[in-house]
Parts: sequence; C-alpha cells; structure tokens
Amino acid sequence: MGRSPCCSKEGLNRGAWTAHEDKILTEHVKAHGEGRWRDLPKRAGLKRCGKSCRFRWLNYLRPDIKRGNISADEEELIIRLHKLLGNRWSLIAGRLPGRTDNEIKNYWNTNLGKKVRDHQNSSTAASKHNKSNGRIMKKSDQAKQQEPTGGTSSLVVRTRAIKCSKVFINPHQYPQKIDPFDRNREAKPSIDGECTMNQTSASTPINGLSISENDNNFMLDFDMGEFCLSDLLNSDFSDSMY
DNA sequence: AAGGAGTCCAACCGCCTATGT
DNA sequence: GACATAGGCGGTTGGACTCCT
Repeated sequence: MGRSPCCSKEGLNRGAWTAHEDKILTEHVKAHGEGRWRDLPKRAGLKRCGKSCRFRWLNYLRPDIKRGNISADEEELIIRLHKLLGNRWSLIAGRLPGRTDNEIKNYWNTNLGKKVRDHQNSSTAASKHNKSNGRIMKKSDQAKQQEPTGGTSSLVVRTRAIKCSKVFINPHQYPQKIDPFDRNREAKPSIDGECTMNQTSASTPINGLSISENDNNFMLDFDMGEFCLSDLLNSDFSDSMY
C-alpha cells in the first residue's frame, strides 16, 4: 500500500520562503495555534506543504527563537550533549533555550564536528594524515564517515524507539527545576521510571545525571529531564569533553 | 577581475512513532 | 489488533555567499 505523501506537491511553492508567506504563516499560527499542519496551508491560503510550514514556524518564525551568535557556553554544552546523545539534535536543542535542532545540527556540521575531529586527530595519531583534516568534509565523505563524533558511537543509545509520552513527576525523587523552555517534553521528561530503561544499576548522581560505572549503563540511565545548562556546565565529567 | 573551490545554512526528503478510528 | 493519518526527527541537498589563486 505504502504511505500516502504528506500532501500533494502539485502547484506548491518550494525553496526559500518570502516575507509575505512568513507573515501569513505567523499570523495564522498566532490566531489558531500550532498543530494540524497538514491542512494549515489550505486554511491559511499558503501554497506550501504542511511539513514545510511546520518547519518554517519551528525553526524561524517562533517568537522565542534565538538566531546566530552561539555563545561559548552553548558551544560547550552542545559538545557535551553530543558526546552523550550523538546526533539527537532535537534533544540537544531542547536543552538550549531558543535554539532549534536544525540550527544546532548545522552548527555542528560546520563548526563543532570539525573542531572535535581536529582535536581527536591531533590527540590520537599525529602521524596519520587525514585528507579531511583542516577542512569540513564534503557531504559524501561525511556520510561515509558518519561515525558520530568519531568513536563515540558505541555510547549512543537510539532513543527514538523508546520515546514516551507519559510523564510522571516525583517531586521527592527529583526536586530539581523543570526546564520551562523544554519543547520536547515527550522525549526527556522528568520521569519516574517510565522512560528510563534501566533503573537498577548502581549509579552515581551528578547534578541530576546518573552515571553508572560503564558508559553503556550511563546512557541507559540518562535522564533527559534532569539537567539544564548550568547543571551540565557545572558538572564534573570525569573525562575530557572530547 | 575572474572563476573555481570551499563554506554555510535554509529547506526538503524519507522514515519512524504516536495517535485516532 | 489492524490500519490510516499526523507529527516529528535526522540525514541530505542545493544554492548563495565567501575565499583563494
């Protein structure tokens, strides 16, 4: 049978959004709220795919969006989160108020990925010459080498399959604050066992992070709702950020 | 000044999960 | 439980811009 396309692409605008389209979309979302993206274009009178509208709103038109000027703190946090989570851009973005997954993904691909690679190259085999060293790899090269941050892939748990929608807050167990900017609550709630895959291993809490003796358990115990920027930056990770 | 190479980033694509019926 | 649909995510592309020779 196959999936039906998200919308008929015939007669739809593609490519860069015009200021007029932005205005229509912004006003429509402000008036009617987010959601029902698929028929939003019809209702708003936009010749765009619903997905495209959603993307445009979430990444550029939302009023709380910060753009550009990623600070050193944010950069450091992105690196740390990427080390923990791999390419889980939406989760990473959820910890950076006003930042979008797309922006962080782009920033990583153009800046941080290179930094981390360079750091690893220089710290490991200085004698090995990497053709991509010193510049950003072409996309085809990146795809071939898409070992997230080179060497950390074994730490990454593919959480996509365990996304949860139920949230149970136990204030006694988790007295910390909840991030008000969190737009991905379904994936990183303050939880009471519902989303945490492994509650049994001995772990050492650090600012809301539970760190087990080995990295795999560490990731399994990783509780996305339990840290924020300041917590993470203040955390004393035992190894270096790379 | 020209043009090729490199870089950046907005946008699209396809797949997956969640949800409703 | 099976199926259809909507929303969400990560990977990738393509074009505009900048840099270098």
